[in-house]
Amino acid sequence: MRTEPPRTDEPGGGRHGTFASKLTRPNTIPTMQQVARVAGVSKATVSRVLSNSPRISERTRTRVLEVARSLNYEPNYIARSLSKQKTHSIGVVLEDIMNPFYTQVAKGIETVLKAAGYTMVLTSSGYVYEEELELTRTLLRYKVDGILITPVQADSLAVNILRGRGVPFFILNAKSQDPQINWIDSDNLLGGYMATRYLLQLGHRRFVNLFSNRLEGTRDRLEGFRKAITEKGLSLSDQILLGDAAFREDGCRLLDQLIRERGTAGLPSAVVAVNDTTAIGAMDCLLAHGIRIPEEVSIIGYDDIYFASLTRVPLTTIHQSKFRMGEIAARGLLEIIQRPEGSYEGHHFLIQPKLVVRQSCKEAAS
Amino acid sequence: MRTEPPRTDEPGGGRHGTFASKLTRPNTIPTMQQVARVAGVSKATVSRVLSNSPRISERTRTRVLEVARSLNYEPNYIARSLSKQKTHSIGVVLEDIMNPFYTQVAKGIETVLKAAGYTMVLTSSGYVYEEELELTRTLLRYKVDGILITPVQADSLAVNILRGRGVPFFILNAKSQDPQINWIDSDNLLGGYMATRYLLQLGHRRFVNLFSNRLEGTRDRLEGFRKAITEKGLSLSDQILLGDAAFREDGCRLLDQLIRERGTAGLPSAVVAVNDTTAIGAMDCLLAHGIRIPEEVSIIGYDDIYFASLTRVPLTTIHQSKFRMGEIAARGLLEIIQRPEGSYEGHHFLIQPKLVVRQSCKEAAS
DNA sequence: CAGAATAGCGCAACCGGTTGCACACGCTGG
DNA sequence: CCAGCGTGTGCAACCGGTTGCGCTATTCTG
Repeated sequence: MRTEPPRTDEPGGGRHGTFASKLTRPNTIPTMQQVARVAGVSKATVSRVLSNSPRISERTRTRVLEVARSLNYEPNYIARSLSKQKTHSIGVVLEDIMNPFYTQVAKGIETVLKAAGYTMVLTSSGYVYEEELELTRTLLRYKVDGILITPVQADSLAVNILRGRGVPFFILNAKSQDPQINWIDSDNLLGGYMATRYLLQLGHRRFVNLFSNRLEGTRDRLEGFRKAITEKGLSLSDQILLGDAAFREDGCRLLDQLIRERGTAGLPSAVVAVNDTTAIGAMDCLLAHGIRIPEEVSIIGYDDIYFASLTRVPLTTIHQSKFRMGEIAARGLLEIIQRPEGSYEGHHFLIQPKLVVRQSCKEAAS
Repeated sequence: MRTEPPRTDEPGGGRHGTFASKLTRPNTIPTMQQVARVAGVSKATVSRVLSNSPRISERTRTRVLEVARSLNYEPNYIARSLSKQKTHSIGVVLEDIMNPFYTQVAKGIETVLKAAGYTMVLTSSGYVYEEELELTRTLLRYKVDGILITPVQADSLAVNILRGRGVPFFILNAKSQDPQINWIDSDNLLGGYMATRYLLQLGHRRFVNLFSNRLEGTRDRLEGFRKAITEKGLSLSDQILLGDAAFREDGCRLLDQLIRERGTAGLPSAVVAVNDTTAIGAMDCLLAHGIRIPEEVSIIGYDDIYFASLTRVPLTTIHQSKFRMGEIAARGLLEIIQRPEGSYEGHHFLIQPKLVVRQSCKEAAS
């Protein structure tokens, strides 16, 4: 079983000579036991010295530290975690690590966690429900102290598991009905409404909506779209809803298909996209078909990702504070973890979206 | 100390009644010991059943599995890791999680690791040397089974630590002198050369080179630039080298400053950028100053990130296979880990870059 | 039907830390 | 001179798994 020679825990040698010479395997990092042996104290004392506990004489403290340094001692976080029943790590389950929106969120999270001395374990589900479930399960098996998750569906199974386990967690980019659950979300209903209203004000009456029903929050954006449309007295059945869209490829594919069916002449004058990456894909497709943006077709995105201002035609979109979203959630989670047995009131944040006008939308040709 | 009631490891109750009713704390996930008690076997047997070891009768196997399921048993990976002396996790240290180049690499890594049942612990150093060091140290304390790293500097301290510890690791996006060390890199010298030669062929003679000496690999790109320039018989001192560039903001700032100093008229006719994000920043700046691309100034990037084709002026750039790079490195690392005491030959991969012509470069006005 | 081989399971040590408690020692005060 | 106290350290249990080895009961061999 154990490949290493059995470690005799005898008090061992005298007090003189090189520290390192007293180790069985010099080039490996030593255990506390070995440090203790060399320093002539017990394992417990070494532990106390290294965790700065009081009641240690200055003499032994300096001696132990000296030995630990000279032997290149490094704490074993696995052992520490098992013993202390906490790992000082936070699991993060994002939907898509390739989407700049999420990496911005991740950056916000990372900033907070790093400052607090926590390690972030970042995973991404690729918008796949089963994957999300699997990932949270794995993170729990690794005993992370808390989880930040952007669920593919609200009140998803993953969230249920988390609630059942009593593990501290915080939902990003989605809401929950349960008031005990912490979440931070952008006001997607409002955002979807704002985007559509803006285009309505520009005189557009018929739209393509690239939506997704797989993605949480996305439904609300579509709802906002519906609200704006009906409020204006327009018929929903005149609008073209295309799904399921999440990636750049989707935007491209769906619009391509539409054009193939209806020809370029039959296109509505405006496209509302579920997020910037699909908007960018759609834009790419339109331009490839020789359709001018925004002269012939207007297009609006959602998220305001890093690259939205740099696209072929700078993208008009709905801005979300991604970095702040990550920050707030991470801070909230840490607060829950560190508060001993605090009140079980959930934190709820609804971030206001903001319209960012660039160059992809224009008045409808009358 | 322990807040929980001491667990008496007595054989405990009979064999009848609900399984769950036999637990002290029903809503928490049970330990093996508790499963064992309920199933009427020893901890060891449960362990063996769950790890599919042979020499277990079908009767006990099914019984244990049944109990484990009904109690919602979940393995504790921390305990398992401590005992087995491996965590089944791989640490990844990237330079910048916001850069699409690295997220693509990460995606490649993730794909391989997920398939192999390993968990990825993703961290990013933000191109900061000390941070990189700190992160690898932390990962080692968490006892990851191996590390994938894109070092800010080749043969950096982080790499030295890894070598010293004997932890399996693989360097991405950089080379190493030491033949024992595994690395995969793009042929940056060639890439830099290709980019410059392309512009030379288009008739350009004076360049701005947005370089970085902080970033590894980047030096080689600059070297390739130098090689192409001198090979053509041009003077290096006529070229404008601007550093230190890594982010989009850098490209913007550096060019802005140059224009302020020299005016738009004094600009060279072509810009060679260390990577796409700085190229995009530079492009943004030029366009903001009313300079037309590529009519007045040509610009070439490096990496061919996801968004390079979608920029205001689609970016001509040098393509690297990012996803494959991650895949190959991850596979290589796993091979090293799983090979018992294999040969200590290092793996070395040099990926060929590829010129991708889009629309940001044009013949020099003569 | 005796003796050997084998299948099936438990005991207990071990991984590398943390921590409650006991104990030894030196010092003070009555 | 001895009770009483505080300080500094060690002992050993514990966290939750894994696994070498040994023991018993069963099956096989001759």
